[in-house]
Amino acid sequence: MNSDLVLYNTLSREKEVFKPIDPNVIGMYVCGPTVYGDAHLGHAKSYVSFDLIYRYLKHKFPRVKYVQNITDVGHLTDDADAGDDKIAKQSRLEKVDPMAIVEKYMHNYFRDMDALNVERADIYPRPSGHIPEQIENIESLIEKGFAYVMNGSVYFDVAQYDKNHHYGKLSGRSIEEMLEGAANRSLSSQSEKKNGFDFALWKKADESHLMQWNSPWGKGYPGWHIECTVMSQKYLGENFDIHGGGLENQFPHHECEIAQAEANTGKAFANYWLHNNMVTINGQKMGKSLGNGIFCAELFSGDNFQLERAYSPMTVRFFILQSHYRSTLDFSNDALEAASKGFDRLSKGLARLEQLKPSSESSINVSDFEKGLYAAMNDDFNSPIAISKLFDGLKMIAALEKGEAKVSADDLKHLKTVYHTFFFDILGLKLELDDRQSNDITEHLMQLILDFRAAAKAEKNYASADKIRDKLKEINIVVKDGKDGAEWSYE
RNA sequence: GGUCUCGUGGCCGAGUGGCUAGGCAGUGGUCUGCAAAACCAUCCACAGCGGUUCGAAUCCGCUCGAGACCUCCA
Repeated sequence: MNSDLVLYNTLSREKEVFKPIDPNVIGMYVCGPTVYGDAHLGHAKSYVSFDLIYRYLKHKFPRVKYVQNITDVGHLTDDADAGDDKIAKQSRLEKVDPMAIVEKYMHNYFRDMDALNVERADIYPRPSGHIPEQIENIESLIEKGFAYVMNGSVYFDVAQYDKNHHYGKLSGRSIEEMLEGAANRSLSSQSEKKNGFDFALWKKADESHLMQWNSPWGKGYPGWHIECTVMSQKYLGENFDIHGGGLENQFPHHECEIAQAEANTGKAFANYWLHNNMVTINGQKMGKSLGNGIFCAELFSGDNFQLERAYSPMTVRFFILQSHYRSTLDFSNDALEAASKGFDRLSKGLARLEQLKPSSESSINVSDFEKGLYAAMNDDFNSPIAISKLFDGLKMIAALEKGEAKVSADDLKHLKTVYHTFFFDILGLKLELDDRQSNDITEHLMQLILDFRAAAKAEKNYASADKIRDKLKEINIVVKDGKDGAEWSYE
């Protein structure tokens, strides 16, 4: 339990022992969504993954300060130097203010993440609320010679930075390689920049641009990397523990964040970089152009042509956690169906655990069981292994039920604590209560029906007994005969 | 074209030099009037070809295939 947490650091491309700057408060920043559309499966995987990481860090350390941005400005739709702000584009489509788009999709984002039982971060900073900080930061970069002004825009001078730093250290690139690679591709509309790989810190806005602010360089809006550098450092300090995000943001976004921060402060930015992998659907990349995207809300309702049925939020969460955060995850009906059944069995196992009776002694080793779970989580948050251990534990529970194994009162309490800690607290799963609330009347009616059926069975009138069961099944009520009489539940 | 990652049984998905991953499905049982649930047992594997090694799915090389990034993207 006290063994070290090891995590895979993209910076070193190796697993490293996690050494916090201050063990009393861990600082973590994760790139959040740009809120111009509903949350999809990719968001679900990403934020469930970082929720797992957040929960486990909270479990191991006294406090974790978790910051996640909600991007409400600045990311363009196509070319790096032309095109339109995604949010502005959506606002024209929906014919409402850009900030109305932000409000709407931000609320939807939280709605879907809440359903997935993703815990809220401490702070959700938005770039539109940090314009002065971003301007200040850009001014500082200009002063230090790492940025230049061109026609009302400001660009980061990558070549200048690369003289004393390594631009590309996160994504394993070098400027030379990028130039070579770029030579084989057509480069367009980069006349304003000194070099093709320079990136914008501030963009001049023409009058038609919906979101713009005053700056020392005229009206404009911030570049698409500066927000994360500025907001992470504002809330976590110039040097902090963990920066997370999606793999596809490794380059250029995270690389640029590092360059901006380290040029300005002269010290290391984030110590550990964590990247989660992508989602595929039936083995295919999920993408707008392929038309195979699935929104979280569609998953929960089943309202998408690729879905055979609806899958509950916890089924989705469990499914995501059954693979490692650094692996790609393939969504398919078969895979979701398997996850649904597995989650159901594990959930029922938890209920069975509650019914166990202690003995005077134990023949099982709860500590070893617990150690296996911690070992899995300490190894770069390996939730699939942890879940497999929980399934292994089901065998132990079964043996205890059958009296083939014994457990002392203390050990039983311990075992329950371990299950609860991992199932609820760390994996962030919860039991899904049926929303068709039962009340006293249904309970009494059902008991009445089951009593009649029991009487029929006692008279070996199986035709009647089966008819009752079949008819109930038609209205989605399942009757199961057990040793101590029949039980019923909604299907 | 460049940089990087990956290829595991019917499906999903861990592991990573020698020891059963796990889930779902299948098969055979136990239980049950039957069914369901639960439990027990069990089949099916490491893309291909070379190399290193006492021993490789695991390391190295090549081939084939998939994906990410190089342009906004979780």
